[in-house]
Amino acid sequence: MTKPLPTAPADLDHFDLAILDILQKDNATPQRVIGEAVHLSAPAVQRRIKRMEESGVIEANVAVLDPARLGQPITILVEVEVESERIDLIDAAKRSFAAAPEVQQCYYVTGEADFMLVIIVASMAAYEGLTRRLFFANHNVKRFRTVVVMDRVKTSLAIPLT
Amino acid sequence: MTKPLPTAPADLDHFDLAILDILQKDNATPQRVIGEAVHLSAPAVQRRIKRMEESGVIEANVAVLDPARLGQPITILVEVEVESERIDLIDAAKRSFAAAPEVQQCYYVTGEADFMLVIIVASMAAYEGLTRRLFFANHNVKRFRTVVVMDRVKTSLAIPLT
DNA sequence: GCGTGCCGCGCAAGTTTGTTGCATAAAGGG
DNA sequence: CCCTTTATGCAACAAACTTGCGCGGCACGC
Repeated sequence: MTKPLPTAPADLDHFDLAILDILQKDNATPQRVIGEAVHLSAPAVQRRIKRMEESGVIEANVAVLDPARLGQPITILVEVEVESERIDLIDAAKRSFAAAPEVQQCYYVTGEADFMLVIIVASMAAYEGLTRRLFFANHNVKRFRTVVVMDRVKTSLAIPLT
Repeated sequence: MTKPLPTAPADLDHFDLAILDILQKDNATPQRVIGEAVHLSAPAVQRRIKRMEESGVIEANVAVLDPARLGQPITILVEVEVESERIDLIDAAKRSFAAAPEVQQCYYVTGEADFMLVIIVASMAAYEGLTRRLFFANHNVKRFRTVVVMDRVKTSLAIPLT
């Protein structure tokens, strides 16, 4: 009984939480520095990080880039409503949205709309092309509402670790 | 004239783009491995990464965590409409939303609503408390619509680097 | 057309960081 | 009460990052 299911909440103590809070702000922080911050030796920190990576608590280690500097200055939010809620059609839509690199995020939601997308594009022309491929080509898309982002006030994947 | 404004698009060649594409998937990739992938030596890769970090093309290096494993299994999207569009009140709202750790993302948008928020909470009770602090306590918030996420189909900050 | 200066490269050495073996101490179960 | 398990720190080791240096390509100007 010592092995909980992979989806079950892992048993993390306050050391782990402190380490995670540092890593989700800056994962280039040396283990020695983390160790000093949480009052643990560097090897102890290293072993905890490795365990959390293997258990999936840490999903990935990534660099966050500035879209404007990379010629993709436009962020767009899209609410998508589907025709049929048949599960296979919903799953197909999920796969379709997830596979598009311009779709940064995709949420399947309750309420009037069925999906909420966050999209990054270089131009409105590029977005128009994307709507053809993603929405007009999918006969199960009944309606979609486009909202243009004026200011990316806050964009992170950080989780509140109280 | 060699120093463009910080917001101006940096001059990135295909080496830089290839490096960034690797880093935004896994920034723990050794520079030696990156070098082999892009046909460059490790020091060359290192100097390019450093330059892109200093210029701000790389905004941050972070670990992505699994919210469910951390006792925060609920993702909520909120559309917020404000009473007055006075710029000082809008800015105050931006600061207020950005300061809340439960608010993972905040976009200032066109259209009916004024803000779109992505929120991570442990429970609906916690969300109820957050609405009090964030929306009901702010007299400029006219209306907010809560949408509950059933499936986080795709959640990343990756930018399409074609 | 030919020098000259500027960049960015690769190589190699030096430095920091990450990793592993080992002995010890605290915690839980038989 | 002892034994197993688990996590720790220290020290040695391995790997990665970082820097100095000389070389070659490219653009500019003569």
